[in-house]
Amino acid sequence: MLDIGFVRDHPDIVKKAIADKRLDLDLDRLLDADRRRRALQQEMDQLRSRRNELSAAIPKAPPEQRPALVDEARQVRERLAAAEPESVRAQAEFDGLMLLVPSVPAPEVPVGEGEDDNVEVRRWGTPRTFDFEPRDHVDLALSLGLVNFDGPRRYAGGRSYALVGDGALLELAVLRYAVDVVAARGFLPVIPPVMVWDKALEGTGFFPLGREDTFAIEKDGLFLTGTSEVGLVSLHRDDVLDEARLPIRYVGHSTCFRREAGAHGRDTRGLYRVFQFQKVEQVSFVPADASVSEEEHYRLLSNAEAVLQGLGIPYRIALACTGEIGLGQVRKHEVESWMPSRGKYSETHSCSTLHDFQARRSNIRYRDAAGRLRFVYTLNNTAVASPRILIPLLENFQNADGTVTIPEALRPYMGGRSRIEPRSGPAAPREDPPR
RNA sequence: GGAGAGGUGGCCGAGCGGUUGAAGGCGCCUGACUCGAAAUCAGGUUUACCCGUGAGGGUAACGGGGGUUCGAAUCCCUCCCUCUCCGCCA
Repeated sequence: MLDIGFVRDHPDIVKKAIADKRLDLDLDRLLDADRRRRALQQEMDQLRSRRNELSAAIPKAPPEQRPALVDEARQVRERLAAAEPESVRAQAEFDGLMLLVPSVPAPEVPVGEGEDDNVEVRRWGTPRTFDFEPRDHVDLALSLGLVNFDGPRRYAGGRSYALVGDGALLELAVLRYAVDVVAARGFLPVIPPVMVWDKALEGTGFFPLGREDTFAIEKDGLFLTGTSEVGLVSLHRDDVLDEARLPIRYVGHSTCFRREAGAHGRDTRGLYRVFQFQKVEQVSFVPADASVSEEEHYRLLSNAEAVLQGLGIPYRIALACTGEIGLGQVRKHEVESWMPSRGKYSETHSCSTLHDFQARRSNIRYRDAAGRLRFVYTLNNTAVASPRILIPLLENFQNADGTVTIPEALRPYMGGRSRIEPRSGPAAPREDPPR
């Protein structure tokens, strides 16, 4: 959310942001609702003022004068009641439209339509050339008994899956590894709620636009979060933080639920796009300063890079263009890991600067040195998300004999083992046939 | 899930239909006293929105929402949360 004062003073800047971000919002409608709501507020404030005067006068007035005063007060109440519906309507329209006003992209963000307009910033590592025919992650995972699709799809529908054996262990390993890397850099581990009220999703900017993408538990008025960012940011909802405590840095872990409403039929094969996954996420709260925030952005980005470099996965970083960044984002970098089966780098991380967009919606403030209350700036970035990360992990480290080498960084979390081999231990109750 | 108690300002805690943004205490800030400090005394100490260049003014807020009333922190309804006991349970 933006400051309405800023929107009033700079409608041109906001309109450009709306156009650049390819959003559908009529700013003049908002400004009109703002004018109407203020006019009505003034009118009602005056009526209330009169009502308060009368209520104070009534007990003091001599009994014979009271009926006249009570009568006027009754009239004031009626006028108030008559003005209220329109005031409520104007306020609701204003509030609803305010939730759709985007953050203004940082100056360096390229203006563009889609993925192709993102600007590559740098690459790390070299995609491996295979001297054998490499298999894709689905193939590898099935032949090594790391995943089971057939069972879950019979009781949980398409896009569901079960990680099995070393597949399950590998996911736990990579998640814990990422937590350890980021925690060692000063981030406090947090496992937040994943079932939240709509105000948490609205407060973090996912609602109202992302409603269709969210699983709901209607009976209880709860929603399943698509990222622990929601729970981590909301941790400080309505807080007034000590400036001395900033920056606050969390590394969260949660299962994430996404309906992928806009992506039906896309990437349906394998573990790339699934409804349920686990993610380790970084979230920072910093003072309201664009350059401090920018610095923090690159800190979060470098943490993600440290995770990938530790794993030895080649990646590239792209600065997302205006058409690809979300409503609240001021700046976004995508980290894309090399996936041999796709023959390209694909998104595994997303690093976002939001300035006070979330803090305004979630009412998260701090008192600055001058004693002024200010909204904090928030940022977030993935540390690692699985099973998507298993794709580059399995595909890049596969061997000609069908085994997979475990990156050294993960070995401590895998009982010291260096390879994943076909399962010789207990059989799964139901096996997908190796392809 | 059942029974009961409760949610008031940074904190504790009064108020239970009118002059209460809210007694009292604690904390914090400023001033006086002091060589300085403590103690003591005096004053101050919420936030949001609206009008105003400003000084200033208005409105709202006692968990959330709704209702009764000329007037609600106080009465009624509803939801949420906390605590105690019982039940269930990883």
